[in-house]
Amino acid sequence: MNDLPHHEQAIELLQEFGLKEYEAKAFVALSRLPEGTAKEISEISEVPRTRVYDAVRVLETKGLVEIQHANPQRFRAVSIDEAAETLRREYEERTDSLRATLRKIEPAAPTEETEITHEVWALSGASAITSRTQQLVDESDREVILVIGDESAYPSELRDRLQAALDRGVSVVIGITDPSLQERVESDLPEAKVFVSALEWLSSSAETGDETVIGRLLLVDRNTILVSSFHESTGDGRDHEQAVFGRGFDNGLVAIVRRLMSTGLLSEMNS
Amino acid sequence: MNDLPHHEQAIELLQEFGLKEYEAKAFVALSRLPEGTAKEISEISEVPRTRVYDAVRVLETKGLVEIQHANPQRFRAVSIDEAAETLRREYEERTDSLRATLRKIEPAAPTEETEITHEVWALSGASAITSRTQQLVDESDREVILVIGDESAYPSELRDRLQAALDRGVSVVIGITDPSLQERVESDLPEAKVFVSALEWLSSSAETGDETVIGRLLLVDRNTILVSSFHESTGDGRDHEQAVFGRGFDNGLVAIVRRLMSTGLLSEMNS
DNA sequence: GTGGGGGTTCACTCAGATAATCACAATAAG
DNA sequence: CTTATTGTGATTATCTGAGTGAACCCCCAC
Repeated sequence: MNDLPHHEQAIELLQEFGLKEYEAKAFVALSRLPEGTAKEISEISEVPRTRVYDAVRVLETKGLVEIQHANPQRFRAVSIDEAAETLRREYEERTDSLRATLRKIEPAAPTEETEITHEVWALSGASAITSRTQQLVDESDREVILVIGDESAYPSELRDRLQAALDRGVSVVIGITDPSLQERVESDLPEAKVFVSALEWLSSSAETGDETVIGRLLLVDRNTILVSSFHESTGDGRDHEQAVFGRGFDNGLVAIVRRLMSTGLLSEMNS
Repeated sequence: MNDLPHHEQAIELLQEFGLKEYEAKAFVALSRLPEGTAKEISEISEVPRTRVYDAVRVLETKGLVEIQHANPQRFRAVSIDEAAETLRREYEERTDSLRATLRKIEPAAPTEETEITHEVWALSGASAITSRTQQLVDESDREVILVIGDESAYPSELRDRLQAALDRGVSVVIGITDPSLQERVESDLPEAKVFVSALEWLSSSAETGDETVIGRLLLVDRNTILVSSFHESTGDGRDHEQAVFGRGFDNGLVAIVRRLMSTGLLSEMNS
């Protein structure tokens, strides 16, 4: 994914956790030593010696290093697992706290009502799209049609949600482009209708020349649609998933996909 | 804990997740509306209208808002649970990634060996101290003596670690200053020796005048010691836990505490 | 077609945070 | 006592992000 030296990569990761450059560098340096003095840290980390002290002190308050008060002072990084666990806990608590706080503010002054007919929304990020997918499956009433174009679009949590839908009598139809996935899905959800192919118009993009590949396609109760795609062409090699989300039976997008799906599925099911 | 208006508090929390001020404000504003335009967001969030667009676009790439491409554009925040879940997942992945990356760099150039006799280390933060406590319990061979001075020092995970220690034949002695905790610990760990009081010299700090109160005290195999305390006096009302950690049978600190504990415990057990 | 107004994007300034360097005090060793 | 090393504090440079305004675009009215 990334071809930087490992310690450089670790520094970047640590900065994503809110550490400053010097703090991240100092921690990585300490992770490479059983223990070290300010001088040693400075030498292998490019952090000016006089700034090591501040950095390490901050790290200590965050629970990432220990300090031995001697002369010269000695510093030691906590174990990798301790560090990861400490950070994980920190952010776990923050999400809980955030969730609670957000709940308290929801009530807001409604400006005005607008009647909505063709709502089509864009959202992005695999994680957000996964959440939305699960939520839509959860609220399904009668029918779920799901096309999985990429393995990443079928996390294990989704299986349980689909099973729950089946259990309450929802019809579940699943289309898969990758045959290797078929077995897994069929054994996961024996009650669902699973089929492969007939979806070339989805995956084959060679002749059209566009680099967009469909990730998932979800149609719930013929009423609500979610389509996600990966845009390989857009520069950075990251796998950034984007999606559109539409609701309303008479929504243009929903109508198109409904038509597309039903014809595509019918021809497949008849064969 | 905090007496700010809830939305202010939410903004601060979001910034701790790496969001910029405008991004955090825009998200909170959107959380208060079913949906909104740039103008509406600007009005209730103090974000300059012309910058709402950047902010929201960033939020979209992070999976926190959806965009409706119309004129004017409409924005909508994902549900609270979706947002919290997205952020949680994000940082979960980062900790995993960090853990993996750190493992790859451990090997470093050893500068020189120093023989250590009296190592005493300082570390801080409840989370880090909890991690260390558990690790020490896990590595115990023969005996664990634990004094719990504050309820926060006895998280549920610790019970399992202590039970595991008991199961492998380690002698576990637990001292508690708060009687209300005694029952819980005794039912949690019937095989452990639990006692109260006889520890006034730990908790009562009235006459000494110092504001330090002991949080936990752990002695493992008469060899390794961890003492944590809360410093109420140090200005900010935060409950910042600090600890010292010593290892080595002939370590001065370890020796002192070993003596202190054995006399204290003996008198108690004889009574 | 032409003019006006709202919506959107872009470019720029300024301030605060943070990286980088230096000067000096404290301490230990010789 | 001298000197090298450790630790603290102050100072400067650099950069990011907040704040502001100008320009562009599109739709609609005239």
